[in-house]
Amino acid sequence: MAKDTKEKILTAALDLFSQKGYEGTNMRELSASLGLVKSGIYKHFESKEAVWNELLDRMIAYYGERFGSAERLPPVPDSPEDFVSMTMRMVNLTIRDGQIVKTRKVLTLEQYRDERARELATKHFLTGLTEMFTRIFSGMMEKKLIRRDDPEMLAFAYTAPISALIHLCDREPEKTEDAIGRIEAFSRHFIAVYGVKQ
Amino acid sequence: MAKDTKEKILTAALDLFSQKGYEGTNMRELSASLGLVKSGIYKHFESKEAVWNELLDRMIAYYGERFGSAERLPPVPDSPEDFVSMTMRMVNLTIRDGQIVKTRKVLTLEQYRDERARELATKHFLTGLTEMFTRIFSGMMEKKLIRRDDPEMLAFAYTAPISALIHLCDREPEKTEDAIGRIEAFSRHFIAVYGVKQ
DNA sequence: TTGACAAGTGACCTTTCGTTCACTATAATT
DNA sequence: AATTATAGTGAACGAAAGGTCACTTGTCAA
Repeated sequence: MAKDTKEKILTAALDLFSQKGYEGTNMRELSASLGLVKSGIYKHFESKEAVWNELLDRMIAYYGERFGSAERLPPVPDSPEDFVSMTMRMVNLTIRDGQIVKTRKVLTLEQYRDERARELATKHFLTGLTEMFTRIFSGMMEKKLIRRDDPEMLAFAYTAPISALIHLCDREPEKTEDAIGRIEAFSRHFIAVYGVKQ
Repeated sequence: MAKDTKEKILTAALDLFSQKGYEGTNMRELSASLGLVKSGIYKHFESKEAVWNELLDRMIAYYGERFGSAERLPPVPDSPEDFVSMTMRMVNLTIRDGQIVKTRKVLTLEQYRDERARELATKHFLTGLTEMFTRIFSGMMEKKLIRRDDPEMLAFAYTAPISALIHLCDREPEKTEDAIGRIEAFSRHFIAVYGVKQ
């Protein structure tokens, strides 16, 4: 029961912090959301800040495991249609996966207050996606699916608009379906512009 | 002195809220930053929330005046070089103007808590820029500076990456010079890709 | 000069915050 | 069976929060 409760606290903390921010969340609701009494948390964590720090540790570790390693790269697509559908699979995952959504939100809220959150935010929102697609575009250039160009520039030009619409979904979930449609339209536009006419 | 103090409170509130968020700011530091004692604020505002609401009113009104009207549109550029330099003027303004930076930051921090902040955030971060550049690209298509295409798609593809780098500057100001260089490089890339070869 | 009113002060109020502590219940170890 | 460590309880704490109020100060119209 011990380890279990600690995990539950972290899960509940991610949930609350991502909605109301670190400062806006108090230990009473955090414990209450687990059916615990507030002092119970202090059997597992030294302080509120310790909860936050361990949560951040987990987020950083999770990001490293999931997106940080080159082996985790999706395969280079073989066709424009393949490229679009790979994009949409990734987008759907990142928009529908509650934990990832909450992670983005909490990083958004705490990025100016906590330096580690700031760093992870930049990875999540900008550099991580760009690096990933730099490799993908390099591969696609070798396969002559897209014209030769600076793959990093293309990756940035491709991922930033998608990232903007993902943020829109985080902020206004009722616009999710519309945003997904716009991402697909953008993806097709992009491959039409940069794709090599066979 | 009366109106003056009220304005000063709002200025200080924007400053603090944009750094530490609404919940993270307290009335004591807000008043102290003005050389006032905390109860003094209550001569000008009913409550902390009233300060927040009036600040948001101002931000919404300011946005409407400054970016909301069609007359405020920058002129359609006459050349690729003109297009890049117009972009850079706008970018420099929005990155260096303290009030605009603070506005973006506070909207970032409060977007999940306050519905009006959420709406204004979407305008600031996404739709406002897109609408503006949709008109600019329409004009540039008529002038045959860029190829005929969906101007809204182009506007989105152009502004979202720039917006992403502006956010990066808000989050990590030490990267500002680098980000500005990348924006200019992206702008040149974009006009090279979509521009009509004369 | 005086009266009136807005602006600013400082003590104080209530509530809520994070945290502590003596305690009980439980389950594993000796 | 006795012991011991662990998880959870509930009352209490001091600090800090937002807010109130009687009061003083300063300005300006009458």
